[in-house]
Amino acid sequence: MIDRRLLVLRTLAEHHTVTETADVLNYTPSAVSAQLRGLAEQLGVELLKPDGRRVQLTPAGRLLVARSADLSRVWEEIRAELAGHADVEHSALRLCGFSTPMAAIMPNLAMRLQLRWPHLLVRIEEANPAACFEMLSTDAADLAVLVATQDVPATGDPRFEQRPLLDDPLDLLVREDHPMSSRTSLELADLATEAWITDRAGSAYHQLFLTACLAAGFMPNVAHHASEWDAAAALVAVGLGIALIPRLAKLPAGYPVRRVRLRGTSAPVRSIIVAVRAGSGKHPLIAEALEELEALAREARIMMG
Amino acid sequence: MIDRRLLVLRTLAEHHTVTETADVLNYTPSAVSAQLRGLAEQLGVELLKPDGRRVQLTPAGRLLVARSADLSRVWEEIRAELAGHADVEHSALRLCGFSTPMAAIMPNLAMRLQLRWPHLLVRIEEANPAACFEMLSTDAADLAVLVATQDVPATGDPRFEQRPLLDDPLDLLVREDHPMSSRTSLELADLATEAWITDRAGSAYHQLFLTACLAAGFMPNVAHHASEWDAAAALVAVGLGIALIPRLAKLPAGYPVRRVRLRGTSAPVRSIIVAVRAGSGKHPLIAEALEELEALAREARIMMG
DNA sequence: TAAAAATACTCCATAGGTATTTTAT
DNA sequence: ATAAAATACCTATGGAGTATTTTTA
Repeated sequence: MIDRRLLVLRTLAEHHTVTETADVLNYTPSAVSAQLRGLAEQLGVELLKPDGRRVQLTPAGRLLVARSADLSRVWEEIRAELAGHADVEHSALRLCGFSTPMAAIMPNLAMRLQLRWPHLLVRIEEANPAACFEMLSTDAADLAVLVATQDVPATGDPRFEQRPLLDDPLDLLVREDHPMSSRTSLELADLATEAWITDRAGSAYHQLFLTACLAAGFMPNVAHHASEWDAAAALVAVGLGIALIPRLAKLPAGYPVRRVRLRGTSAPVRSIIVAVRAGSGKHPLIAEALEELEALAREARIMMG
Repeated sequence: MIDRRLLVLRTLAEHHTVTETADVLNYTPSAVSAQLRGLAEQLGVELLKPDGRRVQLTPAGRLLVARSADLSRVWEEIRAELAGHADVEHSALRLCGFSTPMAAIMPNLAMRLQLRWPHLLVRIEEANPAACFEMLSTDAADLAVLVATQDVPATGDPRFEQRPLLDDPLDLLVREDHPMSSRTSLELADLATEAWITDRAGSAYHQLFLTACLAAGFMPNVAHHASEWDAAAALVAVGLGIALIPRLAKLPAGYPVRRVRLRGTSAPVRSIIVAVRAGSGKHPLIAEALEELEALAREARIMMG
């Protein structure tokens, strides 16, 4: 409803190059180039200027990017209000998510929504945090539930409404016969000399893990790398090391491992957040989904103790 | 920038029929029909329903019409801010107006704007009040100066920003040898038995004239009808009656007529207003034009005494 | 039967893609 | 030499028009 070229411009503002913008939007660079040229011409303003072999937004371009978020917000509000008159029952809701919440929360959410509106089409897609927000931006998804990482836009970003949903603490995962397995609670600092299993460097989880260890006063001895919780648990099970694992993450039964809660100031926690497009929060489907999420979060908090 | 179909819907809301909407927007009825069908389909909402051989907006349609004014306002604000970065000098400003202000104000305004920005393209178009607002709506004009009539949208209409610019009192026009010509000031009620010259019934001017006479306690005896001030003055000059004429209206020299001011509560006044699209008031060109208009109005008030 | 809206179709303008050129690293 | 952006040119989708049908006053 709002000129697609504004979305192109906003995407360029984020990705800085015409080529990458085209990639993200499934255009060719020439289409992006032409669109932006046309937009600038129509507005009678220079929107971007060459910068080496790249382009750069002019002040006018940045202004347009900033203000166009208001346009989108108003349009989302209108869409949400209109949805009150529409046949919500037979429309669709597109969810996306990342990491643990994907398995621990999304299926329950989808089930409850289907229970409430049997004919509603619920689509779920897994995508990394950056992709989730991209999908919200480009109207490819309506709601995202994910672990907060540094890829998440600032809380004040006018394009989205974000709110914390649930804190997911990391527990220690040790083999049953590990000396620490009998402890009901211990501090991270007690484990400074252990061999650790974690994700490979660069991942959000690794970042969190490392930060927590450093806060606890030690540089962890990382013995092995695994990106799936299942794989990590398997390594722990055979005694190759210990790991931190989110309380929400389910593990296959049968591994001779035990979860032990951490306490103390450096006990790491992953924040699970929910995000929607700014202005869309009043959409009846989205509002209902947000409420169900709150309910699920309450239940999860009780389950997790 | 904002989907043209929203403008189509808003126009339909005002004109009530697909055919007239098509007329106003220079479309064919089938195009309008197709656009609205596509819009409703895309939004998943019924926007209009058949009503006899007409159509009628649904509540959802009315909601969309109402809220889309916000979208337009935001976009106008953005355009205005962008214009601060643009080459104002070589852009264009489109003025429209109606009736006396057209001759008394617009030329001066255009001249001053040209003086300030020699390369600015100023276009002026005369149109009746309804057409003026139509032109603002469809972005065919940027600023309108006109006499307030019942065709002017309500002050609260979210699509426009209107403000009173100047009061233009109506003076009595009599032949030089008329008994009243020597009076420096008289009341309308003193003229209850005169033969009057006015515009034909239905015109805004006639309406104002009649209301004023009735407020003064008499039903005027209308002897002749003339729609141009010049023609009315000619009739007065030969003694066929007397007339009311706006103080701003210039008359050709040479007529043996005299203007006499009216006083008292029923002395009729035409309110001259200026209107722009909501949100566009901060556009540098438009802001400058508004300022110049205020200056012209001050000068006119001094001239008129 | 006349007038308004909707449909079926036809056509063209324009958005987007392909191939190429330009420019800077 | 390579990578990014812009340009020239071509293609195809969708928006608008014409002709026709449907519906109601």
